[in-house]
Amino acid sequence: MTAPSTKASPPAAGRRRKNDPESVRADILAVATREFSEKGLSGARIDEIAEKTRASKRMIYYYFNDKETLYLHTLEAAYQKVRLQEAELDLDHLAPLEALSRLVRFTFCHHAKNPDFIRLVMIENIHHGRFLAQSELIQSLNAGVIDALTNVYARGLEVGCFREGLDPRELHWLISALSFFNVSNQHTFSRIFDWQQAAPENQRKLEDHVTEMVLRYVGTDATLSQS
Amino acid sequence: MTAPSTKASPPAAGRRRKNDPESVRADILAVATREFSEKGLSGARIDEIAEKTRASKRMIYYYFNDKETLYLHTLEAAYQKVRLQEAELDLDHLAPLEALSRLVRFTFCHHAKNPDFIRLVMIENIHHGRFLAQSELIQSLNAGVIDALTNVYARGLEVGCFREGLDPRELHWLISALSFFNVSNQHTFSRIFDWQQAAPENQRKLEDHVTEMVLRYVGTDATLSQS
DNA sequence: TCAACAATGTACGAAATGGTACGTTCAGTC
DNA sequence: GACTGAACGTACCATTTCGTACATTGTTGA
Repeated sequence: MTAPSTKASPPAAGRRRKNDPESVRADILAVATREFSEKGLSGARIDEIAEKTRASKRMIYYYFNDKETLYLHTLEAAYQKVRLQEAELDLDHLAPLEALSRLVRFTFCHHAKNPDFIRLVMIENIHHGRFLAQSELIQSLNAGVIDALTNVYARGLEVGCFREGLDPRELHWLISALSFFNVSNQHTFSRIFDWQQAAPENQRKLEDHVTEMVLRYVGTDATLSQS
Repeated sequence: MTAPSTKASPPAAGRRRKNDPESVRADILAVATREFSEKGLSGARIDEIAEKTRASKRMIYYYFNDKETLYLHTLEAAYQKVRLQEAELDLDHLAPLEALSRLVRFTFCHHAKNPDFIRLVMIENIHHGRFLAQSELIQSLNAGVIDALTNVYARGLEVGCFREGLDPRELHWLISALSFFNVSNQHTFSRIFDWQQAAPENQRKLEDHVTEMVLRYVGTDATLSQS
């Protein structure tokens, strides 16, 4: 996230310069991410973002044209970051059951560690996905997950440890639902049922349960002995 | 929701009157529910609520003191409505498996039919459950669900169709997660994966899958033949 | 070196927005 | 029928908030 603050032409490491557009832009985006994810599109204030930035309000309108465009860039950056991390885990060298288990645990933990991203997605849903619809970038980013799952599922079918008739997209839906809800509804759920859901021990339990749930769902009757 | 517009002392059905405080209040609350659930606490505008009401802005501040209080009442009313509907289904006369299945399907359908409620809960989570924390009313409303589940689970254990070692609260968590996500993330999920999730046939499929998932999770190895 | 353009600071404007002051009408009571 | 408090309408105020005009400084290429 912290840009190297170099420009294309003369990178020259030690040189001092005052204008540093890329780092200013990155800084604005970082602050905007925090503010939007915390308070939503209508709740976040441009002036407040400006204050928390090294730059001034003028710069926000210079690099991003208006509030909504800034929000859109924030959303795109968040999705990009996620996909980058997701690309790192390669499941092909693992046995199907392990691969699936690992994918579930990864998703669960990843969401738990990135509440900002979750909140941005919540907020985007409140806006009926109107901004996401404008972004070709995000649309193009997300094919990978389904591909990976399709792959693992097909291999599991061959080996015979998964049951037939499941749709990888629906599988992804299930994994997402459980991992997402864990973050998105933590506050209301904790308060209503007086349960410290965020506590590490409970998070570990939930991770186990979620993993088991998915494995039980895809597993054939014989498969019930993994974690 | 539509109050009978009568007052305590002389209900006298056909009588004409101009002042009708209870109905005005209810009207404001109904409009506020739509506006807040659509645009969030910061996104909703008091002036717009006032316009869409039979009453005037003055009345909003007369009955509810300020914007946040109005929002809180909106939230409370929404939870109350849910709990009322939930109280109607009695599971005690059903066999454990059927009872659980019915509870899952009920929750799934209920959430799907009440997106306003879901959105309010999303919004409340964006605000870290800060308003819910203020409301003793909501806190007190929600014991029932867990009780019902505890009951069903205990009966299932006796009969031997459920496995041991599960926590009713976590069970509720799972059911909620799947049913909630189905509504809350419909927009982003549909757009990203180009999948008409809201289409009736897909909703029916998801309902089946969610039900099966929960049953598979609680079921002992022998139990795999219900829908 | 100097023109030309990119990057940035300061101050301000117009509309939106939450909230209120003040006056009026309705409905029950003595 | 006058009185009182609840219910309601209109107009208004102060502040916030998005966005911009205008001036200034840095940077690069000829």
